[in-house]
Amino acid sequence: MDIKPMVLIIEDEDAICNFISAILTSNDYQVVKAKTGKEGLSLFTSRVPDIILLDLGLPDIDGVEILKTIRQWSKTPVIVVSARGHEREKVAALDFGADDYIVKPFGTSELLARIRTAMRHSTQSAAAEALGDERFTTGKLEIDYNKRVVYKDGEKVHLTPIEYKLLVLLSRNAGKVLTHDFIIREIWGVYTDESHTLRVNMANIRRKIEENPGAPQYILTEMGVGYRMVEELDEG
Amino acid sequence: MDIKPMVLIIEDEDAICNFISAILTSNDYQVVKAKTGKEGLSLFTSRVPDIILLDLGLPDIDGVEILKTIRQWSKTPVIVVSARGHEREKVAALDFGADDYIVKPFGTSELLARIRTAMRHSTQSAAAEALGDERFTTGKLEIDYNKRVVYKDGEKVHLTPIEYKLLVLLSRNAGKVLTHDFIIREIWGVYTDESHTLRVNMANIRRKIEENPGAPQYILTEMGVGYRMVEELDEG
DNA sequence: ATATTCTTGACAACTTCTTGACATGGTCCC
DNA sequence: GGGACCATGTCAAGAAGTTGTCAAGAATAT
Repeated sequence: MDIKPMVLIIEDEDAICNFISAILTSNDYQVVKAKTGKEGLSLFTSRVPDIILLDLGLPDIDGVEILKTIRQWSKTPVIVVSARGHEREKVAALDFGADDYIVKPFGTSELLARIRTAMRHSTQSAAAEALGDERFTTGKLEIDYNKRVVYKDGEKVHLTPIEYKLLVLLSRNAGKVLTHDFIIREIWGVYTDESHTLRVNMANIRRKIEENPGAPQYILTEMGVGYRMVEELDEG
Repeated sequence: MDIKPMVLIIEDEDAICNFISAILTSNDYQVVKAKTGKEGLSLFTSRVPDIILLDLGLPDIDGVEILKTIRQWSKTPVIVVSARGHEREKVAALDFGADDYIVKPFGTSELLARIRTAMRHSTQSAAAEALGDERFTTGKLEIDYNKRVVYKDGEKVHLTPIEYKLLVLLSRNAGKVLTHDFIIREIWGVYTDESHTLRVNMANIRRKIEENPGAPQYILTEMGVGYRMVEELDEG
């Protein structure tokens, strides 16, 4: 059996700190506590923990700054602990290289699961990303991502750039509902209200690829939510 | 893996405390007793129980306050013990995140059943969340959170946006009682009196997912309190 | 300049949400 | 047990909100 992994907790509130510490020690982790950002950084360099739990609401240094400092020279996994509602800070932390986040309140098993996951990620070097399939088919519709060509019933279909981008987005996520906002962010980048444009584009795509655009079989509308491309055609 | 689960009892009356304690120890639970709210909170952080039984009629701190404090950082299941007639307090506690309630006087099997349910609920949902499990199943009902699709008996069920949101809320908290107010706040945001609308929506969901909407098996009504989704179909 | 593509506007078609009236069912008290 | 009372469930209709379509104007590329 391995040596106990060491966890550094950077957290100013005693109650939470003790709570986490109690959970971890009874689950075979070694715990080091820091009550301020300064102390945390110094303990980080002196003790070299395997993983860090970092509260974002520290009194002395902004949590994101601590993270940046750590990331300057180390890849040690950092799990950010944030209060509900502080979404912005949380996202910023992830942007700067936090590995995961956990929102207060959390449960024992949730905390342990996240720590396990983060540790696993760090030991396993980044696995190669699976290469995407180069082709997509449903019913009489076929997309060749390589050639950037779409066939309907064997015949080439002409799509404009946005139309193609949309179709690829949908097909790469076939079976899944994509929300309007998500689609718009993916296609147009920053979010501006392009919902109407999106609707028109959808209509145009459907006119080109659907047998009967009024009753689409490939791209379905999920009212109030978004669109979904079907994976397989089966129903009558 | 079965270490005895630890139960923290926060209860000032000796008789009840001993009664509960006796039941639990003879059923393979570890018991920690606190006679005041203060003591309860400190034992909570130091011992990290798996579940808490919280009496609402404590001498020093209001029970709901204790619950709030706990809920600031932890999701440890809390079962509220209330005296008959103190409906308001009970509902308030559930609003603030208590998992279940039990009304004095109660029987041995009732107590044990509630504890089992709460424990199952906490380990299941927490781990599922942390691991990004995107699925929920009970009986013939299945929810695929990723695809945003609900199946009944293998067949796709169409739900409107509000209906889906409601079902997700209930299923993510399966086993737990959700009060009307809590549900309304979660779904409609600020609280306005949507209780009637909520009832209509519930009826519509039940019509779609229940075998027999008149005698629901998935979404149960807790009279005067709220709704609860069952986790597993087994007991008679 | 011309052809293509993208965006915008007006309106029609449709789905979902809310509301009110009434039915049902459980609880408490006499 | 009967009846009043309250909480919950059901149904239907109108209001509100979403999506689809067509067509014309703006932007872009060639």
